[in-house]
Amino acid sequence: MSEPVNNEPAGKASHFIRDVVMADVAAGKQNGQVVTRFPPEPNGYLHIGHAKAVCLDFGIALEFGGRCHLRMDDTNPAKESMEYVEAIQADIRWLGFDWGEHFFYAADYFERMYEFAEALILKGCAYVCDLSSEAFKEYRGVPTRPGKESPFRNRDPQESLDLFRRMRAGEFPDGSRCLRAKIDMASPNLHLRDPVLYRILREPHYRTGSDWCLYPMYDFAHPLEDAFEGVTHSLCTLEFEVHRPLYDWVVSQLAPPIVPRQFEFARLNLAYTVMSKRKLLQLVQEKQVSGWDDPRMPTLCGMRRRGYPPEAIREFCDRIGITKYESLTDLALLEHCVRDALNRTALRRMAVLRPVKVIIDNLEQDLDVQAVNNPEDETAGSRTLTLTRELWIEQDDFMLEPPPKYFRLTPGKSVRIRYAGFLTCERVVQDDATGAVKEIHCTWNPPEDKLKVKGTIHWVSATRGVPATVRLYDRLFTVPEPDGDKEVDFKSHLNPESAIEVQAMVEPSLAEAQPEQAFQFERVGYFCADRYDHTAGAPVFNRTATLKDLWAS
RNA sequence: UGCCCGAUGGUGUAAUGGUAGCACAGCAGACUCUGAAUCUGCUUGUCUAGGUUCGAGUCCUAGUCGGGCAACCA
Repeated sequence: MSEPVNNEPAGKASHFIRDVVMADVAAGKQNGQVVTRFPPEPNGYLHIGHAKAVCLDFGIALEFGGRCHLRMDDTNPAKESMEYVEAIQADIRWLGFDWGEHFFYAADYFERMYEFAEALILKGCAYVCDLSSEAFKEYRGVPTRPGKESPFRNRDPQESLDLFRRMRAGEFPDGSRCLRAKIDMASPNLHLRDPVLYRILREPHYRTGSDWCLYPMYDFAHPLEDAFEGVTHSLCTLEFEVHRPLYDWVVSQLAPPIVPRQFEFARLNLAYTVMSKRKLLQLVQEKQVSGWDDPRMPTLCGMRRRGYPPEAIREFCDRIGITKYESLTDLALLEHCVRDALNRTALRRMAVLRPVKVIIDNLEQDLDVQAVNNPEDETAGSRTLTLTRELWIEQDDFMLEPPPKYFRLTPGKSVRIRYAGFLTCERVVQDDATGAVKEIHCTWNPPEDKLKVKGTIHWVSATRGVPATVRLYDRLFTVPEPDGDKEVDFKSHLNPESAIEVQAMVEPSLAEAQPEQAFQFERVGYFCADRYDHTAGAPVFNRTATLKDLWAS
C-alpha cells in the first residue's frame, strides 16, 4: 500500500466491518495483518456503487496499516475484456486509491486452481457429473424440497480424475459434463447441493486466450483467489451471504495458512438512477446516453466528466455508512458532498446562460473592476473585469411585471451588478410581434453611490465576453426508483430534459480554462470545462450541480 | 410455503443493557455585493405483541413487513 491519498479526518463513524477488523487486529488474529481486496469482473465500468466497495476495501486496509489488492475476477471469458480492465484501473486511481504492486488476475491462478481441483477429486470431495443441465436442475430440487444425489456422485475418484483431465484436453462438448463438489444434496442451502466447480466452455479468454476450455465457477474460484493472496477480510455485498458456507467449505478444503473470512454489506442504491451493469450497458448500447462516461451516468468516469471531485465521492461513501440494511440513498446527500467540495475549491466566474442585452446609456467609457476569485480561499486572488456600455444579463434577472419579493431588475427599479455598481432600468425595447424583451436601457451608478437595493445580479460584457456551449445536466430518471417495478421498463422513466444545451456568454478568462477545471458560475451553479470537447476557441462547459436556490421554491 | 438476512425521524446512519445523537432534506431567523456559502433555532424516530431485567433500540420468543437464494454468471 502506498501513501494515504487523502487527508480526511481519521475520526470515522463505526460500522460492523470496521468493528470486526478492529477486534481481529486487537486479538492478534492473522498476525495482526489486514489484507483486503477489490475484485471487479472486467465486464463493465465502475459506478458509484462500486466506489462504496472501493472506499471500504482500500479504506479499511489504509486505516489498519494493511494492504488492498486489486484483482480482476475474470473467470467468465464470455463478457470480459481488456478495455474494462484498463478503465477500472483508471477509475480507481482517479478516485484516489493505489494498489501498489498488488494487482492480480484470477485467470493467472487457473493452473493452481486446476491442481487443487484434482486434489479434491482424489480426496473424494469432488466428482465429474455427466447430468445434462436439465437433469441437473431436476436433481438439485427446489428450496422447499431436498435434492436427489446424482447417479455419478459415487463414481470412483480415479474415473473422475481421468474424465476431468479429458475435459481439460477438450474431449467433450461444452456443457456435457461438469465437476461438482460433493457436499450435501439435502441441504436447505441450494449452494451446498453439490455445486458446480468447473464447466466446459470453449470461449477465448482475453488473458489466457484458448489455453482453457474449462473454467472455474465463482464459488470455487473466489475463495481460492482470496486464500492464494493471503486476504484476511473478504468484503462483498449481501447477495453472497448464502454463498458463505460454500466459501468456507472451499477454504477449509485448501486449509491455507491465512484463512480468509467473508463479510457482507448492503450495496448502494441511489435515488433517481439505476446501478445494474446490465441496465447501464443497455443505456449505452441503445444510445440513450453518449457513452459510459456520459455526465448523467452514475459511472465514475461519468461523474468525473460531470465534474464531481473524487474527494466528494469519497466523502459521500464515508457518510452513507456500511450496514446490512438495503436502503435507498437520497441523491441530495451526494449533491451536498459535491457542492461542499466545490464551494471550497472552485474559482468564481460570471457566465450568462440565457442572455438578454442591457445598454448603459450613461456609461461614457469602459471601466475596469476587481473581482474576487474565491471568497472561500484568499490565496485564489482576484481578476480584472471590464464594465462596458453593452452587457449581457440573465433573462431570469429581468421582469417586466415582477412578482412580490423579486429582488432583481425591473422597470424603474435598481439592482446591483456584481463588483461594478448599480443599474437602474429606464426603458425597455420589445419585439413588435412577440413582445419579447430585446434591449434593456439603463443608467449606471458607481459602487460609491450605495443605492439601496435588495439584489445583486451577474453580467458579462457584450464586447469582451465570449460565447460558450453550456450543457445543463439533470437527473437521468424522473422517479426515485426507475427499476423498482418489474412490470415497467426502467427506460420509460428516462428524463427527457436531462441534457439541455445552451449557447451562453461567459467572461473572457473562461476561454483559457483547462479541461476538467471546475468553476462556480456565480448565482448559477458549478460547472467544469469538458474533459474532451472544451477548447479555447470553442469553450464547452458541463453543469456539475446547480447552486441551492431558495427563491426558486 | 424451506433456508438465510434485515427493520431507529422524510432520507442515510450512531448509540455494543444505563439521558435516543449526528448528517442530509425541510421550516424559521441572522448575516451577506452570489436569493450561494456561513451562523442560530425548530419540526419529525426505535415495526407489532409478549418475555427477561432495577432498567431494553439493544437480549429471548412469536408475528408483520422488506430483501436474498432454485445460471454449468459474478
